[in-house]
Order: sequence, then C-alpha cells, then structure tokens
Amino acid sequence: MNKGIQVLIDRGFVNNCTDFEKLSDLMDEKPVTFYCGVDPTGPSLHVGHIVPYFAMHHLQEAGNNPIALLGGGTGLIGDPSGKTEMRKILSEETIKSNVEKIRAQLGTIVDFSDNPPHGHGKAKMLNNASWLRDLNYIEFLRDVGVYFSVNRMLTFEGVKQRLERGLSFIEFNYQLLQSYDFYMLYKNEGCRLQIGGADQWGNIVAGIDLINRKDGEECFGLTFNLIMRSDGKKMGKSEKGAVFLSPELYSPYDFYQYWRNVSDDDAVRFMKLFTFMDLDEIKEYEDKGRNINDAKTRLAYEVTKIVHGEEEAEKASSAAKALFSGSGSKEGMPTVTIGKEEIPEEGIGLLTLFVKAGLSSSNGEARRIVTQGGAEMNGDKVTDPKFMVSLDDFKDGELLLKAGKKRFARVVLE
RNA sequence: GGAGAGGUUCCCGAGCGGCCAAAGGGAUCAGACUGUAAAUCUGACGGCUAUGCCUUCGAAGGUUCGAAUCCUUCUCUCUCCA
Repeated sequence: MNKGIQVLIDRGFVNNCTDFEKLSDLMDEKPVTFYCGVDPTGPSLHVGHIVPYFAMHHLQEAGNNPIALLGGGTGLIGDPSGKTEMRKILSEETIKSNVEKIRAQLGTIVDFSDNPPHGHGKAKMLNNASWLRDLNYIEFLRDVGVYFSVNRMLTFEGVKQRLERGLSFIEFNYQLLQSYDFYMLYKNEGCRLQIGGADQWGNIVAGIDLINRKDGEECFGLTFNLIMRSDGKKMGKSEKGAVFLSPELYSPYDFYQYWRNVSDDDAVRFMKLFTFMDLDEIKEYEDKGRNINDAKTRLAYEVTKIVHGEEEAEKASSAAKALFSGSGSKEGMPTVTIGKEEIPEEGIGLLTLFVKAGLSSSNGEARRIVTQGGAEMNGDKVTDPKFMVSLDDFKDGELLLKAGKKRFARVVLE
C-alpha cells in the first residue's frame, strides 16, 4: 500500500475507497492532485469539519498536491446529505466573508505556502464560485444533467430520508454541482481524487461517474469515518455549542479545555486523528499503566498548537495548570477587565459580577450557582447571593471567580 | 388551485377558559462521587431591585371579571387531492 494511504489507515481515518489498489499504484507512480470541499455556511469551521483536512495534511506530506475547494458557489445551495432540514440560503456577501475566514483557518492544518518543505506536495485553494457563478442552465443540463439518473439519485440514503420530510429541487441539484466541481478540477487541475467524510460517498461517486462518462478516465474517491465521541455526542459540540476554530467564537482556553475533557476512550484515538504527532510516540500513551490524563493534556496541547499556534497553546496549558493545580501562569485564563469606577463604595453585587465576568447569563442563573454552593471567590466558597464585592476583595487588582468545578474568570481592575 | 392538520418556554412534546411561568422527556447548570473522564444519584432550570412584580404559548385584533386555551384576520409549516 502506498505510504500516504497507509498513514491514513493507520491513524484511523479511512472508511472506504473506490479502489484502494489502483489509487495506491497511482500514488506510487507520481504525486496525485486531490481535493476536498468545504461549504462556507458559517464564519468559522468547527472541530467536526476538520477531519478531512488532517487527512489532507498527511497526504500532502506524502507528496501529493491538495486542493481545498471552498464552496462559494455550492454554498448558495446547501448539501442535503445528512441534514434533516433544509439549510438556510445565505447571501452572497455572507459567503464571501465566510470564505475569507475559512481560508485562514484551513491554513493552520494544511500548508498553503508557495514553497512547502521538500518532498511535500503543493497545496492550492480554489473557490467553485469561479465556475459555478456564470454557469448557463441549458448548457449545464445538456453537458452534465444528461448523465444523471433521477432514479438512481432517489436511491441514495441521504435523499431517501429527505424525501420523507421534503426536499427542494435546489438541494436535489447539489450532487450535480459537486460532481461538476470534481469534473472541473479534473479538467483544469488534473485532479484525480476526491476525499471527504463517509456521508459524501454518494456525491463523490457521482462525480467519478461523470468524469468517467465524459472523459473515460478513472478517478478515485476516498472517504473517512465520521468521527463520533465515545459518549455518543457529536464531534465538536460542547455545552457551549460548536467548538469553533475561530478564536473570536471559541477562545483558545476553552478550545484547549474541550480536548482536555474528552472521554478516556477518545484520547488516543483523537491524537491519531487531530494531531501530527508521530504514531510511535502516540503508542506510548496507549500503555495501560500510563495516566490517561497525560494523554489528554498532551492531546489538548497539540491540537491547540496546530489551530491557535504554540503561544496560545502554552498560555492555555499554563492557565489550566494555574487553575486546576495551582502552578503556572494566569496569563491565558479567561479574563475580564472591569473599571474601578464600576464598583461603588458599598461594593458590587456578587451576582452582577458573575454576569459581568461571563460566568452566567442572568442574575437568576448566578443566584442558582451561588445558592447551590457552586461559587467561589479567590478560592473561598461564597453562598450568600447578596454578598457585596468591594475593592478590598481584589488582590493586586484582580479577583478570581469560579462557577462550578471547571469554569473560571479572572476579573482584572482597570 | 382544492381539502385537512398544525405552529407552546433551548429542542421534542402535553396542556379542562381560571388551580399555567405552563406536565413529561432531552439538553443545560449546580451538588455528591471521581481523575478537569464516563456512569450514577440529588437539586435547579423565563426575567427582575423577588413571600411580590414583569414578559412568554406564530402575528395582530376581539369576546370575557379572566385566555396558551373561544372568535376574526394575517402569516408560516406539513399532509392529502387535482
């Protein structure tokens, strides 16, 4: 087996391939150009989206040339696969701005530089809006539509499910457009392989068929397992909502904590998928005698480093140490600044302060936390919801609030 | 185009004209147990300057001492027929 593919298999990515052997041979023969699409439906990717891009990273390291295809055009429609409801149709401006942001986020996982290290493939980022934008409907029907059998499309699992709830024509067309993307990339870039999540199998195969019928050359599809957490929750969903890559939407500290708190069973599995750590090194963590928490801190550090950079990873890990085990620096802690003038003579209500610090969304919720014994201030439990915090409570101009076991806020006076 | 069903608090979902801030479940939050894990148990779960007050049951009107519950119009969704 080709070493690029083997790495993906060993790390637990691979779900299925249209033809392992032929693809392997092709990769052995020469670098293969391959692609994976993202739909810019939001301003940030989240953890559930990035598996194929880690795979992309490994294939690039093995010398193949990745194309990340931003769905600036298809995003206007929305893929019905796996969705039980119709997706919102986004405005063009929104999609444009999303595309820019996602471009930056992908850059942390895949190397899009002009001069990648020796032996690595060269990556490109394209936007399918450039060919879908001005597509002529009649021509498209004649050139592409003829090759699709509605009967066959109706048999796809994703479509079947949607038929029960309703599927609009616009979404039904998604597969044609995605197939067309593959065709265009094949034509213009010599792209021979499309990778994606297991839910993309149908769409990928449709693209391969299209190319085959129009051109006769064989292309390939490689899909990855849909990653579930062992607690059954969806990957990338936390109590706080989706775990976004964008630091504005999900702070590096919380991002680190997300990985720090994965289930025991997931720690090593995720190391293989979401870090670039060497497999031999990961193996050490599989040792039963080893404290599982070591694996989790390492996992959290490594993933944070990839997505937010080494400095943020250090800060997050140091803050975690400071909060949970009393060493390390406060710098990376979730911090809120508050003006001195906001605190009157008689002090500011503890509940108000909790809300200001972002630890609760309303006074009522803060009250609950306090009365149920979940609140701490500078390490001391506070159970009186009427407690007033005065300037004297700030040590060196800061105050550490804790809500529950894991949520902290450092309040700094300004 | 015609007929029917329906829009309830984050989600699903119950709801007799007063006892409804609205059953139940899920999610979430807190506590206990732990390892910043899982599972389990307990409690909380619209907002507030809080034994009361305010805002919620698709929208706007109306009937009534009183409506999520009745009437009218509008709107959106779904199902069936042609």
